[in-house]
Amino acid sequence: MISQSNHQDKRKDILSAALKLFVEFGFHGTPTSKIAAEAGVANGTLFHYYKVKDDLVIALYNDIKNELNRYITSKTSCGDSLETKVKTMFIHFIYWALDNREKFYYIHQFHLSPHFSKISPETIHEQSLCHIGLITEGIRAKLLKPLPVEFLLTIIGSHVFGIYQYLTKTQFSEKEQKKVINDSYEMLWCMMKP
Amino acid sequence: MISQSNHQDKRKDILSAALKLFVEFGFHGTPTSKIAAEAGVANGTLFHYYKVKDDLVIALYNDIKNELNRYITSKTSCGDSLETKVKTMFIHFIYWALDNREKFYYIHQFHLSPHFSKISPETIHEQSLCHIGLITEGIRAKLLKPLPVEFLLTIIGSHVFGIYQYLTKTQFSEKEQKKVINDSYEMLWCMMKP
DNA sequence: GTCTATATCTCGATAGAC
DNA sequence: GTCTATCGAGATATAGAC
Repeated sequence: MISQSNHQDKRKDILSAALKLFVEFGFHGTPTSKIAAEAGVANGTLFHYYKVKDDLVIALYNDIKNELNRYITSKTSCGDSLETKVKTMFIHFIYWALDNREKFYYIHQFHLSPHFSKISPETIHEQSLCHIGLITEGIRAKLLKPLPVEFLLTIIGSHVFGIYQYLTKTQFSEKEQKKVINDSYEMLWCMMKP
Repeated sequence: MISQSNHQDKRKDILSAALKLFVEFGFHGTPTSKIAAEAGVANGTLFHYYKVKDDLVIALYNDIKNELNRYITSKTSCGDSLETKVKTMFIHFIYWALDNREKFYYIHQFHLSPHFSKISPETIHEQSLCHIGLITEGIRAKLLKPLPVEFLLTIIGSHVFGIYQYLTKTQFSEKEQKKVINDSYEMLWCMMKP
């Protein structure tokens, strides 16, 4: 248990060091030596946990994706109406992105890199399950336009990223930020409703 | 004139080789030696045109951006109504993206990389001028929601990228593709109108 | 599991002939 | 302007002591 805990810590240290540096300098711009240094471990240790650099890049992605999904899922209560669920999910998605900028940025950085092709379609599908369920339900309840789930999923995803981009480009007061998020939600809703 | 033409050709060869390889293997994954080989020039020649690799990365971005803007601008005629202009611009934006997948992909790959920070805000603004004008006009004419131009610009941009992603993820017949684009336009419109 | 030391390799960039 | 040849830096990954 204790040795396992130590084990876990180094792993996590390497992951967060990698996240910080990848976001700032890109995959290429960050040598494993710098990651190890930032994590406070030796170079060789990094390769003990991740046989090759790409393994680290991919593990970091899966790690973040899972964290995001766990967070989003934890925020919707079964008792809520479908509309409430959708709104809750959307709002929390945005707030998660704002509270975890590096992680959210990394997800997209990863998507736009050759590494993404190494994630199997099954894994991608699995990682979208929590969204897919809600959208499917929404269509059935005639709350959303009767369009392919994949299509709505993609559109919502890019909408969220757009809002993230806008909100992080400029410094906003909390009140302004809230207004932007509300406006965005209204817009999303107008776009999606039948 | 003739020597200038040769000059231009090598430049272009290097740029298109770089585009092809950057999109497939990433900035880091493509050594200058491979770019030179793909372009059919010697390694040293590449460095004659671009002193350092980053110069090439940036030049390629600006080149593509300008081409896209020239294309978009060329498609709107002064006589058209504002609504027609907006629709024309949107549709052609999508079609340009589909006809120039590598270029469109590269734009976003570049945006999500540390290189983007090397583009000055003035240049960025300049490169958005053709869109900004239309959006400003649209707001004034009460065709679009009275929100910050920057905000609408960002949202539209990510909407377009979302559609691009969806359309390139799967193979569609021409008819299906047209339907997706039309649906997307309707959705954009619902989202933006006051 | 973790460290130090280092092998091996590749890449970006330069020098200099043509 | 274009090429060939090459240098030097810095990268990933490994070996082996602890």
